[in-house]
Amino acid sequence: MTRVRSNPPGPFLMERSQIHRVSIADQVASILRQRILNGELRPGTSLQEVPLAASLGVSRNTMREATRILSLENLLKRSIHRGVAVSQLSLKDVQEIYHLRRMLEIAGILAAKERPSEVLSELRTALEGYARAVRERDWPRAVGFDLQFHSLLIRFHHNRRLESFYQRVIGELRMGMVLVDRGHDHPSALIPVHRKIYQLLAAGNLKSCAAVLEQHLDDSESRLIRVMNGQPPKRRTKRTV
Amino acid sequence: MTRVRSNPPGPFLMERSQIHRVSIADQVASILRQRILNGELRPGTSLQEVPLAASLGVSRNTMREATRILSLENLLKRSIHRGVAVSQLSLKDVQEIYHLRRMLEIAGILAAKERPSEVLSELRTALEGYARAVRERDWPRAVGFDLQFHSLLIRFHHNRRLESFYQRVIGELRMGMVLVDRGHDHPSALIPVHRKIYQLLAAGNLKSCAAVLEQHLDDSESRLIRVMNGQPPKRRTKRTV
DNA sequence: ATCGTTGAATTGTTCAACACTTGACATCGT
DNA sequence: ACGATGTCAAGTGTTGAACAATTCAACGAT
Repeated sequence: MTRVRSNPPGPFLMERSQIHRVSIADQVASILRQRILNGELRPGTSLQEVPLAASLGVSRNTMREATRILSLENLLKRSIHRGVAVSQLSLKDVQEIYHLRRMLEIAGILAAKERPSEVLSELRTALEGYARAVRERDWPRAVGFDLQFHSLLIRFHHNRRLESFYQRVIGELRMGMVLVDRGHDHPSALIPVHRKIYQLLAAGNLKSCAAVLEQHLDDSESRLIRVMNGQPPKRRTKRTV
Repeated sequence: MTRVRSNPPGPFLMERSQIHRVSIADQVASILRQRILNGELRPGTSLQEVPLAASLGVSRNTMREATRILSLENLLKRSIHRGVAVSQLSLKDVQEIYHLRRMLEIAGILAAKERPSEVLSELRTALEGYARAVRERDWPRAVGFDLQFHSLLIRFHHNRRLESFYQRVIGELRMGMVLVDRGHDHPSALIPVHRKIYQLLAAGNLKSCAAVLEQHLDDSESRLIRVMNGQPPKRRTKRTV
């Protein structure tokens, strides 16, 4: 739907200029990233270059570039002469990541002296997306929206480097969260908490908002760690793998 | 500064093992990184794959992997079908980086409830290294020690991801700092400030230390920005490029 | 059972080729 | 002169095949 006006030297060069203009290696990296973040490729899975490259119809060299990209994002782990495998989050990793979440998200809230309507709108979108995904039992998508909501809080720092770093870190966490048992515990319990955070934020009640957020992060961390330790919070003791 | 994973065992592996245990692409990336951070490759310089690969005795594919690594570190900028060039820091970049420095270094100080002697020792090493480099008029090395001192403050967060992120960010800044006019202004003026920061830190006087550090960062930023704006702080008006 | 040895499989690296894009130069029409 | 268009060399993006180096497991000798 290119809306072309009667404008002379215009904006319609942009379209392809940024979309079709990514190298195949980047595209392959995006595809693999998506598969990891959606839980289709589980941590520990080892990837072999030749079959993987063939399955995507690219050359081995291109596939190597793609895996190089993802290994620099910590989504893949490369052991020399032993191949690449999907990274596995350790308990220490999770604690480290939650340390960062507390530090950066809370500081983000407290720095939100002004709250652009655009960000608030994206927060609402993530809120609704999460609710819908939970309703539809789409766990990977729900996790995506959950973490998307939190990632948006980093926007208030107005720092692109920090945003991109945080995006990568949240990606690591997402990789670990999508594969906890989908019925781990009430995913819908998050909805009112997130809504509360949004309301306090939108109202400019930053201190209270930060307090609620901190509690929420603590809960989230201990819940995840409990699951990773092998004991599902409350429900069944289903064994995967 | 390539961090090597577990390095407990061998002493005499250095020669081959340390070097050979890393892919050639990584080695090439390290070499180029070093050249950029030392100012041998100035921002804006465009790099051509074939001659560069030939000059280092590696294949074009390997060189591409190396430039891919560095472009993900923001040291090189890749424009599709136009080649790679050494990145150029804008004023906005500098402000963004100093925003991060204030946020992370100060928080690091304030988190230093315990101060392992190992870190203190490394801080002293950086301190002395800086003084020696200034004495020897080795500006790139001085910048390296200066920023090394500050990077060490991030250790107190005890967060590997944060450390590695900060290392990259500081790398970007270093790239920009090494090529300011070497006689920009009294590089030796930093010595007492750094020493003061070290002393307050070692004494556990964290609040005062953070205050001095904040002032130091403010000074450092405004000095760098003044230079980048074309007006050297005091001395000659030498024009580069 | 322990320790080398062998060998297949896989990754690391190189090389040469081709497709595609870019930027500069030449050409053309006006 | 001047701008639009065409041409072309240079450089990057990508491929496929080859070889070197390394791992890992099976095997066999002691």
